[in-house]
Amino acid sequence: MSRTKTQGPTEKELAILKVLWHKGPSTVRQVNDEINKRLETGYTTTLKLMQIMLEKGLLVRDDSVFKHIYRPAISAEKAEKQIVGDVLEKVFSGSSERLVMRALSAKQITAQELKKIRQLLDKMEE
Amino acid sequence: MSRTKTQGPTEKELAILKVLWHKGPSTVRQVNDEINKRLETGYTTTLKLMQIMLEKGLLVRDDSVFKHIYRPAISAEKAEKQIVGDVLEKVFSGSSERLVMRALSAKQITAQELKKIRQLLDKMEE
DNA sequence: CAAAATATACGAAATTTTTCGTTGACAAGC
DNA sequence: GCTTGTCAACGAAAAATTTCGTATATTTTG
Repeated sequence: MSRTKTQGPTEKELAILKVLWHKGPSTVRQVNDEINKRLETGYTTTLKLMQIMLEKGLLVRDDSVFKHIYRPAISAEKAEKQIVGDVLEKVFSGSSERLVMRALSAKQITAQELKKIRQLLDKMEE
Repeated sequence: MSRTKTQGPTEKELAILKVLWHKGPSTVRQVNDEINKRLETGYTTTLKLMQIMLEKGLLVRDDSVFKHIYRPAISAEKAEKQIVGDVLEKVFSGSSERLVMRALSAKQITAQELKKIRQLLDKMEE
């Protein structure tokens, strides 16, 4: 077993985007430090990834300062939707119902989360 | 943009598993024909993948006959749960609610699907 | 202003995943 | 039984992703 591809960002790219979405505009050092809380990654590795992401248009940066500041070029909403949409197609052949079913069984869900999901469904109804 | 990794089967591996789950035990030829309905893939490519999957324990086979018969070694339920669980962690930091939200917005959902999801939630309640 | 620390750029290597060419084995039809 | 076609095995190449070493530039410190 190993990987399931999507058309979205790669795993490492996603990790970088998540830091930027959560922490806001950051330097490579800040992103790398954050990532290293969970997984050891060399500074130049993160730097290279972010340079590649810049080329791909996943990030934008301010390089008018010595320590370049990077920002995401796509929203969390768009990226997440794309990733989920891809899994929906590739794994569940488009069946949202089956995807939701697996999502609910993949992890013990709290009563509060269940309530929020119901509220979401109510909104969808309109 | 390109990929989001999981610990589950790779994209091609998943495509093969889906054929076997859906069509039942099959030869490489049958799997390859099925896959080629959607994406051109050489016979030897599919063969190699299936041999690798055999080594990984994703498939089992009957090679007592000339045309080897392959079967999935893991259930759709287990694999799907693993893939979704991985996305849940890597993309949504464990928030089922946010995953479901994106799943519902990724594709126009039918009233019928919505109803079925509600029934699922009712079952979860217990 | 020199030394040390921290940055970026770049290319190459290491990994992982996917693809395919070739070879030899088996089988079916003639 | 020979020819022709299909098959599995295998290794290597291609493609995609991730990692890192080194060189060079800028800033900070003393």
